[in-house]
Amino acid sequence: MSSTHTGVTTTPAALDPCGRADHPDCGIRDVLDRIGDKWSVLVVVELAGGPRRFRELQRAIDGISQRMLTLTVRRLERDGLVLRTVYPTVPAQVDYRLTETGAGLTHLVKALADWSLAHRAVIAEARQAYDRAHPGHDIH
Amino acid sequence: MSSTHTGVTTTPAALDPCGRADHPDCGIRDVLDRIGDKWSVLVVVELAGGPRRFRELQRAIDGISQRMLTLTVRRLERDGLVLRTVYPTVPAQVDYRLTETGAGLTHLVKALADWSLAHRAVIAEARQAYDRAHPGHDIH
DNA sequence: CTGCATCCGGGACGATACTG
DNA sequence: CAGTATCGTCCCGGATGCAG
Repeated sequence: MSSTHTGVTTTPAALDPCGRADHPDCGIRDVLDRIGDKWSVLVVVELAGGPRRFRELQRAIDGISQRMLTLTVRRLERDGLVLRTVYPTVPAQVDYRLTETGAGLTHLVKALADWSLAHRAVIAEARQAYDRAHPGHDIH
Repeated sequence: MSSTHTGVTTTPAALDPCGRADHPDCGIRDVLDRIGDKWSVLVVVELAGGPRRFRELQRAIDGISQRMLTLTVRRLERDGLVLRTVYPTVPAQVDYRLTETGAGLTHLVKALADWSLAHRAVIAEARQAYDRAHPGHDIH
């Protein structure tokens, strides 16, 4: 419990994304821990186009392993963002689709993608400029 | 940016949030690789409240180590999202503030936070339900 | 105060093999 | 097709110490 929050830095109410200066986290960490991993967002993006089967997902998402797809899709299901349906056919057939909650995420992802595309060039430029100005200064 | 921001899922053939079915990534990975780490977003959130000094940031962001704050802020600077200003005082004084580009991120973060708060309860419930239905089935 | 260097552990992730 | 199990690697991130 972080009850001792010594001296809150004065924050203009208009700028604080969460509206509470004493709690800068404001739940962002929650979302990030949930979909901030390597694959979740890509799965959501793919499912935004409609239901997909396991193999379809794997083929659509370049580079993902079976293991990670399983884990990712399982976690999304657990969080109620994805609905998993098993058809008792032979061989087994499973499809995944976004739930209501998961579909809501699509808009955010869309916004993220838009922002990314809009600033990709500027950021790349900034990067090159930085690297030019800081030679041998490796950040990671 | 004339794109339908609602009812995306109903689209039969062309479907993904980026408007190109052959490229499901659409740059989302870019954003995530950049701010999807453990601390970047929190730094952005804090800086959304105005310029901060190094120590202020560290105090504001609960749990971050000096090392990670340095790395995070450095990467943000490199990407042109944060501006770093050094004042030649003694001892050294540095402040960080969002650039135009970085400030734009604030809105996205806000949306993320809103979504998180709005669905936190539902997700937690879904989780418990899942765990109840799948005892011993550890996802992680 | 503001940082960088170093060591180190744990978890995320990939590759592979096997099952139903 | 749709997973599960196991193993190994990599790197993120924490702790600590030192420097300008």
